[in-house]
Amino acid sequence: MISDIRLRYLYESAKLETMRAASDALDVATSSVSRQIAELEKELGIALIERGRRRIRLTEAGEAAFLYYRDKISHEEAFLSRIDELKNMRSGDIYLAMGAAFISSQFSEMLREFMEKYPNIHVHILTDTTAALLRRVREDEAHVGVVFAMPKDPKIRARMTVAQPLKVVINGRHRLARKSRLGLAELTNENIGLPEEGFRIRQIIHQAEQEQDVFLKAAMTTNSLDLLVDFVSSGRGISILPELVVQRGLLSGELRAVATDSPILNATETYLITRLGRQLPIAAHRLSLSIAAYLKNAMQALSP
Amino acid sequence: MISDIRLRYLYESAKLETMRAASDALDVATSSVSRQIAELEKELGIALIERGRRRIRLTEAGEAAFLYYRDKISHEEAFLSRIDELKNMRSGDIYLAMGAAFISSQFSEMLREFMEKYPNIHVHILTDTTAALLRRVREDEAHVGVVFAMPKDPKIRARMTVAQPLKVVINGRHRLARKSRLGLAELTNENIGLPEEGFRIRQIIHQAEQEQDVFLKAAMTTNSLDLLVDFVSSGRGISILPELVVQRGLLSGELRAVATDSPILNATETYLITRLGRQLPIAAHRLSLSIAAYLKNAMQALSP
DNA sequence: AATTTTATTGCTTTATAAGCAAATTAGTCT
DNA sequence: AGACTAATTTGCTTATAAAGCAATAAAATT
Repeated sequence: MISDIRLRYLYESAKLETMRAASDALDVATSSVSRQIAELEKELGIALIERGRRRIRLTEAGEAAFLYYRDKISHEEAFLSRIDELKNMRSGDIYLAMGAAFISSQFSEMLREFMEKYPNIHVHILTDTTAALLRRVREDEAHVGVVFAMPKDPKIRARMTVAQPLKVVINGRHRLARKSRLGLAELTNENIGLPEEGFRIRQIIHQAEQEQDVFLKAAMTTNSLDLLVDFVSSGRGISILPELVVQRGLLSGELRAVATDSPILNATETYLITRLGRQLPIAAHRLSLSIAAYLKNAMQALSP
Repeated sequence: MISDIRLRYLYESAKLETMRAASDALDVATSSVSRQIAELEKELGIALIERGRRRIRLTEAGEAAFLYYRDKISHEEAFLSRIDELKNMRSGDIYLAMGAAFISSQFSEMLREFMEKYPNIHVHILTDTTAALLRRVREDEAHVGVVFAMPKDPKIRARMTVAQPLKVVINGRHRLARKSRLGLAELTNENIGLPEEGFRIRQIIHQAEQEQDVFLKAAMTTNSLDLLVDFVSSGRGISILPELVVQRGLLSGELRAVATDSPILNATETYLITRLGRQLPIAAHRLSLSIAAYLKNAMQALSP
């Protein structure tokens, strides 16, 4: 490996024409300059400067070394500016894994603000099943995850937790809309739309059914939460969802979310997660703060 | 300036996935690897690896450093191979400044052999007046010079000197050809062809004329030595030249070179010169040896 | 030829990296 | 969940490389 210092001394000496000037510019003793150049020549096994002259004159090999070092500097500069970019978040990538339940226009708005603030950060958003999201976070495929009702996982750390009860979601004009609390049993004859099996929401509803020994017959199942929202909005029936999913309808008054008497449904939470022990890049850290603030505000707005 | 070692340790660690393996490969203590990487992070002000893991995982910045170092290595390799080329004379340039008198087919032959041996060395040959040749050597525009009858110059070193008397050159069938020595005065009525004023040869002839108070009237002057040789060969007249110029004709017996009684003409020499104190590149040095050998052999062949 | 400027060399001091051992931490295996 | 294993980190010492200083040598300038 070729010594950086030695090349640099040669370079400066050649540029300034004397070792003396180079040693001034480099703020070291001239003897060091002389010695390092001599050392470099010994290492390379070839003369770099023409000896026995006052002014430095490079040999062909010296010329080659000079050009090599000049390129080296510019590469180093490029690298350092890349580092600087990363340090100041002027570039980089954030991988965010989140449950489909959290995709909403409000969330988009928060994201838009973030991306406006850091225009060169690329935010990658992946939605998937809860299990798959957890795997992604565990394996560092995603920096941060936002998941609903996370099962225990020793390798995952919850950076933030927000209560996110599953509630009965109803059109504002629906006959059940005036209730402030509903028993699961009251829903058995309703027209219910639910997420497919495989959705974490559905699994939890199953647990609640078992808990209370109630069986809810779904009139419709889908893997599209949007479709469910539409199902409820249009007055065709009801659903059981986290409030965030119907955030917009709730805020406009079009929809209502009524809590149930099921402890299981009421205990569910949303988690902002990272892999245990993972140190986030600054950009990802900042984004996680924005998400945390967003989740907190959104829930407060919905349940005053 | 970024430390080479630190980058290297990071690079190896990332490549081999653990610092342990890297320290084995690098043959240093693991603690050194750990510390140098930590140091690099401190210098750059950004994390390069994700801490608190067994296997090395690079951050984005670490990735950037990794790629940077990889490029750096390949640049270094390219540079070293260039140096190696120069060291082994597989490339390079030699600037050779020589008097027109020395251009001959024998000289070409010597040069051809040299260039065959070192096919990637580019030999640049410049001919010029003696004064200009000296300037070129003095100013390092040429590595080596071959000049005739060099005037004193404190900055020029003669690496080799060969006696090169100016002789009267005659066609073998010429009436003067049988003489073994000629007085200058005997030439005054001959048909003489001489190099132009400005040629060193001509200057020396002038000195000899003054010395003996003889005036030689040239029937023809030219700046082409070839033309002079032709002039003599064709039997149109005689000339006064260094033997080397008519080397071929002398060896074939077509021409004869007869010494004069002028001490000045007899004392002239050919010099193989370099700038005083100049250390030649290996290639140029080798060529100078070849030239020296050539000059020596050529003169011996001519004056047994 | 004398003077000034520059480069080189010998020796000492300082700074940087390496080494070793102990402590800590993360991953793995019952 | 706890014990074990394999890795990293940290404190301290030793070795190595570079810097500094002073004296000497060499080259350009006057």
